[in-house]
Amino acid sequence: MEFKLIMVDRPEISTSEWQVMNVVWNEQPVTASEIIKRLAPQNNWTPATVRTFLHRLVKKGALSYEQDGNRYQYRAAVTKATTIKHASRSFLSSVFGGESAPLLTHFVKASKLSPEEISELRALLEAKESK
Amino acid sequence: MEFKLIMVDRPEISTSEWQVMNVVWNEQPVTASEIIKRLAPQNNWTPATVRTFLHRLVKKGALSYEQDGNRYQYRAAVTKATTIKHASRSFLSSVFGGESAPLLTHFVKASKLSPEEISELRALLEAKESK
DNA sequence: CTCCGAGTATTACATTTGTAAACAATGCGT
DNA sequence: ACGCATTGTTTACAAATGTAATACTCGGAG
Repeated sequence: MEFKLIMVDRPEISTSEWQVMNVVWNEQPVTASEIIKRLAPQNNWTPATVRTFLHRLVKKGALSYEQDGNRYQYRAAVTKATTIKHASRSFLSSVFGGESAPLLTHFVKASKLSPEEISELRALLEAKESK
Repeated sequence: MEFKLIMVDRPEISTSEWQVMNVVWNEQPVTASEIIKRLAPQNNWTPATVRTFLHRLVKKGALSYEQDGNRYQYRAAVTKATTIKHASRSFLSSVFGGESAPLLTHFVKASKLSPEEISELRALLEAKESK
């Protein structure tokens, strides 16, 4: 018998699901109705729709939960950092052909940034340069 | 009779389709077989698969073509700039909750940049700051 | 003028996503 | 103890996406 260690890259998280994940990362542990309260109105989602997303996220291994009475307390099962890393990599690769500099240029040009944010970014770049 | 001017936002371009678009933007006007030559090998796509993408992109209004003998010469029907703008906006919004600064921070940290690229970005930020 | 091959168009089918209703389980108030 | 309101589970269905085979068409070689 032979075993292999393979890297199964988790299924992608869709844009709707990202909204759910963002709420969970901010407020975990959190119940379904809490999430519904946060997201349903601005998206015109029925509660059932949000619950579908929760279900799918659990199936994808992005969320976990623990029972608490008759309800669930949801928690993220993946960190925001690694999830962002994956999504960013794939966005960078498909939209900008993997070239970071054009991406950064684009977003610098397209974003309005506070003076503080600007100097923070400049500092970051400076650090990178001298390293 | 009443008419309305509405803004139909073009259907999203999928990640596979982005690859096709990138080739077209670089080499337009370009034939299907040229695109196939560029993309099929590294993606393990059959020619038929690439042609499906071409078809869908035409239907989505992202590509146009003109007949040339028995083949088509494809051209982009949307500019790279506006397409990137849309994709970037939606990525920013779903993954980073619309906050540009964290996005920029993330990509600055995650990217390796040449010294030239770094100083160019710093210059861009500087300009933004003083404006 | 006919046939072939390259090219395009149509059809296929599984999976994912958006969107939600229907169904089932269960804890709480009376 | 019981029924209902709340929460979770299952099922539904259309559109988009990944992936490709098949069918059709037409221009150029013979």
